[in-house]
Amino acid sequence: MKKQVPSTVIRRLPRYHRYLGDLIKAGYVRISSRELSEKMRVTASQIRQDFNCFGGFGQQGYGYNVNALFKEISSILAVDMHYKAILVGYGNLGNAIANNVNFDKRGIELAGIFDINDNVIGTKIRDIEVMHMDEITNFIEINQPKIAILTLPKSEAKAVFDLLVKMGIKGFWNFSNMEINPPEGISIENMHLGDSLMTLCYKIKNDLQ
Amino acid sequence: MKKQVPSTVIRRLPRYHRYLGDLIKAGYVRISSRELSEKMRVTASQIRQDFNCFGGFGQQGYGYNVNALFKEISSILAVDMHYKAILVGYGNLGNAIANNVNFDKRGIELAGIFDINDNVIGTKIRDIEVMHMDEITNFIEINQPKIAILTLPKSEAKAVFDLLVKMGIKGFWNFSNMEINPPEGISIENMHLGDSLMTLCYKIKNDLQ
DNA sequence: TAGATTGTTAATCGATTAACAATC
DNA sequence: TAGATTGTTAATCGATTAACAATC
Repeated sequence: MKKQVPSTVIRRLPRYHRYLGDLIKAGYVRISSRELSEKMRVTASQIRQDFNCFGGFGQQGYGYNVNALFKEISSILAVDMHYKAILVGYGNLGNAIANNVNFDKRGIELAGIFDINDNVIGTKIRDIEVMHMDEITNFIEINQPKIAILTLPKSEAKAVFDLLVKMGIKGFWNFSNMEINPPEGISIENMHLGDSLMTLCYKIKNDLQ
Repeated sequence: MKKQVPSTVIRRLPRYHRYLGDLIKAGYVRISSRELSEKMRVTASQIRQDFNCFGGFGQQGYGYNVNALFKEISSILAVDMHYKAILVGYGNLGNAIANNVNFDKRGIELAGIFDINDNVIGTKIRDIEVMHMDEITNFIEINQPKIAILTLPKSEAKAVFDLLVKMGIKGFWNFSNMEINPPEGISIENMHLGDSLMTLCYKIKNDLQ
């Protein structure tokens, strides 16, 4: 059993993934840790340490093959797991997420959208019909999504969360302001937009970064 | 000149702010680091260390006065600076941000919204009229906003960013996928939604948190 | 072979936790 | 005064950087 990878490393992987994707588009075949470090403004040492958490992806005297490295990182980030996701709460935030996020690129299929508002039920977004919450348990049983995107008000979020955990959803991308203490076996990523905005204000005030 | 506060501490402040706001609503007058630590699931030691970066807010034998502490943290987070913000790019992401984020609570005034699409120009959102990008320099000169929220496509983001820096904007809340290497004196908070989603997928795959 | 660059160990740095004296 | 809890120092833990031997 190999040692657990620090979460600091994990949080950097998506950024590597983006940069490597861009390098492929730009026609790069190989890249050294030094060259990548200059582009990304991190140390070459950190890059090598990070990649070595997962085993050696490079070759002495050569560097890293961009394509191979991109595939390795994609695989670590579960792109090839092809998880299905559902989105719950089709307000303007849900709408923005459904429209803006490139799910494909991350190997994710947005499989269903749910709301309780009759005005939006039946509308189509990227070929996905918005369904009524009444249909959600049936939908989950049939389609077995792993991910739920929570873009509903805090007041309704907890009840929906509990239901979805019971139905077997494993990961939650939480845009509601609900604070969750994740149960065993459940993964959560909280997007507290306001927290980020406040951090920005602190930086401005203190003339940082 | 006091020692710079670690950014790990800063990133925790908005969460303290949220919890303290809730405690006030719940009628709490005082709270000890131990009690707060149980609610927030962090160590009491960390809480005391964090607060002491800014000077002693508590009292031995008593704990912390919730109201006073909330005000101190608000002030550290520049809530009383009353920064003005503009939002650039009124697509569905811009729309969602303008509608969902509680700017007031953070002492921020969303003062103007800009786009280039004639279909949305002139519409009103929370009493703010969407203006054409042609008016942005004039608007900035008159209103002197400090913050710009970038919710426009990557392809257009760089040019707008450069213009706004020139016009005196100090902080950018960046939802575009543009990578920015911040110039001297400019603060940036990047919201790479996709990065968070990929991190979630990693956690699910590895059964974490 | 010579040059380049990784993989990996060791050194440094920073952040978290523990402990306890100070003090309300 | 006794009890509680902070502020703060010291110990531990973890993450980053530096250095260099291994090797392509």
